[in-house]
Amino acid sequence: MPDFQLYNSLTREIEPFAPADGHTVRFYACGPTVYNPAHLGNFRTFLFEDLLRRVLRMRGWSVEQVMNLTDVDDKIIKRATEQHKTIRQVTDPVIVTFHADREYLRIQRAEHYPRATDFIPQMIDLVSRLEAKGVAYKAEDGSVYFAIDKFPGYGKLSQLDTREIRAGARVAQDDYAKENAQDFALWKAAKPEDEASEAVWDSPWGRGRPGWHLECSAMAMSILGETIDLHAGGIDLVFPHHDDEIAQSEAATGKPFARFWCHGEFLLTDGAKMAKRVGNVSNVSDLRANGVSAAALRHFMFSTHYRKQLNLSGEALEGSIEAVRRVGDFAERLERERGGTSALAEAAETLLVESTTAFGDDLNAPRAMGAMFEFITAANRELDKRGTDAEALARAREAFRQVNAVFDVIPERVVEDAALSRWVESQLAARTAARQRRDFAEADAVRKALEEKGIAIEDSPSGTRWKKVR
RNA sequence: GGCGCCGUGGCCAAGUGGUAAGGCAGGAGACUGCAAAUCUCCCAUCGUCGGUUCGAUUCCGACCGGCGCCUCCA
Repeated sequence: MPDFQLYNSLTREIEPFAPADGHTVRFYACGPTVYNPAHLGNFRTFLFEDLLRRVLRMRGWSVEQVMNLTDVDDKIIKRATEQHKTIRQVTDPVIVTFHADREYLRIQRAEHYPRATDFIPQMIDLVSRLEAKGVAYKAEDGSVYFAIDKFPGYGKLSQLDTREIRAGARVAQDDYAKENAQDFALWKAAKPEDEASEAVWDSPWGRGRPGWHLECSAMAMSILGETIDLHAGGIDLVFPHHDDEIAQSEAATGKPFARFWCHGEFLLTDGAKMAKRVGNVSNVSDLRANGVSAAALRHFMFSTHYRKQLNLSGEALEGSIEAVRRVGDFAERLERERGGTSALAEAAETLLVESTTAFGDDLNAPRAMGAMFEFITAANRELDKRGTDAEALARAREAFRQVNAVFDVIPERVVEDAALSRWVESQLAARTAARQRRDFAEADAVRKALEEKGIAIEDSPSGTRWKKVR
């Protein structure tokens, strides 16, 4: 196996990666805050993590992945308060939607989807440990904060130590209770609206709720262990979220929290970060309504390296729709064929080498995608020669299967209902008869009628094939 | 103000110190009754200006343009 390298945000270098124990990658991915359906920007990150997961497995490692569901935070409480609901009543349906969208996009299921509210005891325990070590303190406002100046190296991930905070710039307003403006909340004292929406728990520091960063440390460590192999998320989480996770985890255990940190870049729309507050979000349901298949979206997302910003545009999406159509047609052809040539086997070997190398080079999906399309062209060319080498064909199928096991970009076949299928077959029989008596006007009329129903047909020496195109 | 990223053909995009993968779109041809699919061929000198070098898209500098983080955020 060639090297497998990943960019590590912690060192800002590309480094060889392997799980610490040699075979299971302990992988934590920051998941969604479930107060609203996740938008495509969120899903770009989840898709990047899906790609990473699949590549790790392709390398022969097993993966134990945790993706948290943040089901208690300011926005959730705000929504619950507005709707006179409990936070659970707000988050439950959103979680259902999240999984539906996730499955639609063919994002593999992680091993664990812990909800923050199910790990309150573990979080309280973590805060207690920090308090015992003298790095957490209870302030006058009743909340517990992490004292960043008690943790040497605070901000090492974002290189906070090398930068200055702009004087008078956007520093939170409610800081007066804290010893240091950048100290962050571990445990927030309860407010009336927290009680009303059932977002409070008893703790040694009084009733309250966990701070945002706390859940990830607590859940990652209790499920995966105190030092995990890989921690991933969107680039905006580097600071403060991930820096704070590092601080609270490492201050408690004295051990490195994560060996590798990987961050995916943003999805932009109209040249700006896709975000709810910018008002340029679109989600999976918008996509489905516009006829963009999961395969096409995956192709689109994987057409750019994960550490590069990607602009969502109709034109680019159109390109992906067409590209993926080609992949789908090829996949069907590969199943249909009976034999190949020695050059086909060589192309398969090239595909395997090229794609493995590309994936191993910091997840260079665009390059692997290029290799796949080069293979498709070469294979189509060889298949046109009507070879009889069954072994070569088997190798081509296997190589293609392996690469697609990572990309998963074959468009779903539109479900054909039996009645439609019978109707199409009868039309095609009539058309074939017309063609045989060289009544092409009739044959073309049939084709036109089928097209109006969204059925495209292709004549070939072995008969006429058809498919639903819309 | 601090930190960081990016700028390759109409659109998307990989890449290397020695004259630019791939996809979409477009053009020409083969195949086809016609289409479609498929195949073949064609289509860029890499933001600008300097510098280093035998040679730079690739290294350095400046500039221009775009984006992000520094506050909740994938």
